[in-house]
Amino acid sequence: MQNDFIIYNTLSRKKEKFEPINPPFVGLYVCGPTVYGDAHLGHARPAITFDLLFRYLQHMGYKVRYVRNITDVGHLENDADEGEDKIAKKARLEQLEPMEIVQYYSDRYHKNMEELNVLKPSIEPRASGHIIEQQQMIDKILEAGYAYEKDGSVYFDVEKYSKDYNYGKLSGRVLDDLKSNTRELAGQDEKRNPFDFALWKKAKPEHIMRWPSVWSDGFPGWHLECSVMSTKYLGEKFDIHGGGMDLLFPHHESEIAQSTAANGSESVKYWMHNNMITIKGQKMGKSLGNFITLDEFFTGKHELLDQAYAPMTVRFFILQAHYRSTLDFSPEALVASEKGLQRLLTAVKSIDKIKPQKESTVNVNELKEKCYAAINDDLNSPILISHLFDGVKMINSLVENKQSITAKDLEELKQLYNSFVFDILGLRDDNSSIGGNKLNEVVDLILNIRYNAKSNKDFATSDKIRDELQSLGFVIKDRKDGSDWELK
RNA sequence: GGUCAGUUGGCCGAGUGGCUAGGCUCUGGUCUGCAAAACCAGCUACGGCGGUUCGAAUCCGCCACUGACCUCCA
Repeated sequence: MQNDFIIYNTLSRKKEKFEPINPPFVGLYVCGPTVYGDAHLGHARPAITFDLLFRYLQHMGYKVRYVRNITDVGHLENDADEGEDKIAKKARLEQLEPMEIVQYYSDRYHKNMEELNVLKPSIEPRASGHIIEQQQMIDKILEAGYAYEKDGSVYFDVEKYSKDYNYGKLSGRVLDDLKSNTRELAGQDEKRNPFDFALWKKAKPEHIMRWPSVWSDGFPGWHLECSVMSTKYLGEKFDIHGGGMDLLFPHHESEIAQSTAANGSESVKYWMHNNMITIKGQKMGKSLGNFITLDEFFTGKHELLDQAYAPMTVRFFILQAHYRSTLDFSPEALVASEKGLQRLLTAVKSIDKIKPQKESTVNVNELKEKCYAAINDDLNSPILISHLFDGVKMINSLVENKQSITAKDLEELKQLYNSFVFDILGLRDDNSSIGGNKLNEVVDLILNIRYNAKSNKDFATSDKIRDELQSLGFVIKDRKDGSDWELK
């Protein structure tokens, strides 16, 4: 029924038709968070982008295994050799066990993801739970001759690998450029070349996150976990690997190299990368310190924010831009999303008010086809949303009987909005459930009293009720025969 | 310095060689006891300079600017 699903493959730098390796199964791997701090707006982007992908693949009927890792071993701080483990550093700072930090921030991440209505992945493996597998992969790479050991550490031999394969095929790097451009960093004397990267790193005495191995007491290198866990759960060949654009190089490039070196062939068919969220034109990121955490958005507690933003506002904000474009954050842009989302959700609710007629003067099928065409075109959610807004006008004119629709088309329309708004875009109408049924009944009761007062032209009473409710945060929307309300 | 992106109306953001998304703001209107909300309508932009073309914001060249990656980063 649907047309071809097209996705942009970073590997080919082209849009390609999506054809799973083993239909109806689809393997999807996405780089998850390093849990050493609260998730910020930037973390929401890949989560939501690939949630959209996950949801749409399922909508199309695929059986998807979605693997999103948690990096809890920690990447190396500063540089691959002399830095200390990020998690370990934080742990020492706060006098906590590393795993305590990991647990704390994992829980908070999960809470944020739930608030954003991001579906749980099928498997969420942790790097620390796959040390043995990582060591096994190092063995394979050593056996294949693409790695070397030096003083208890093991490094990937990029130059050797480049003779047989193409290191740089994903990111477009050229080894010669890397040679001349790679910064000379202190303490790199163990490596044959500065662009070699660690597969296993011997731990220093003060380094508390460590595991025994034949090479040394140490810890795995920072690209290895993804190669290992994707292979373990999705096989040596799988369909889609996603992540942020900032991981393209060196992380994903090195993943390809590791998997190829160990298995003899490439593992990923489609590479997908989401772009960055910017703030004042600059990437929002940890290193620049210009990030706003998701909790700060949800509570409004940040100097750049003058109000709280609901998780669904943040989700909608992100979906209103294409995932491969940068998205510039500003309070104004978020307010715009908040209002737009409200308008969309209100319209969806009012579909139930439409009364079917004998004929349709609106074209539901055309709308439906446009929606599928948009999502099929590399997950073009902004275009999809623009069509949904066109449909909002249609819905509103149907509610006001300016257009008519048959029962069959009406059912179709309702399904269309349910599918796209809730199932695929993953939006949620938080207002309809706020406070539970009792509150709804109480507010309705009060508004009924006000309506009676109004009918009796007792405006003093009716306005008092309205004003007091408003000061409690209710928005009162008068209709001819009563009032609607919502909690702001 | 190298590699790669981008520069769209007040703001955020799509997009295509001609038919000139969408949201928000703003303006006008409808509705209304007033207000709010809601709804309707209007607002016609594509960094600069050349070129290709009947026609370019969309293709090509040059320039300018911004950003990403090259070091942990989603």
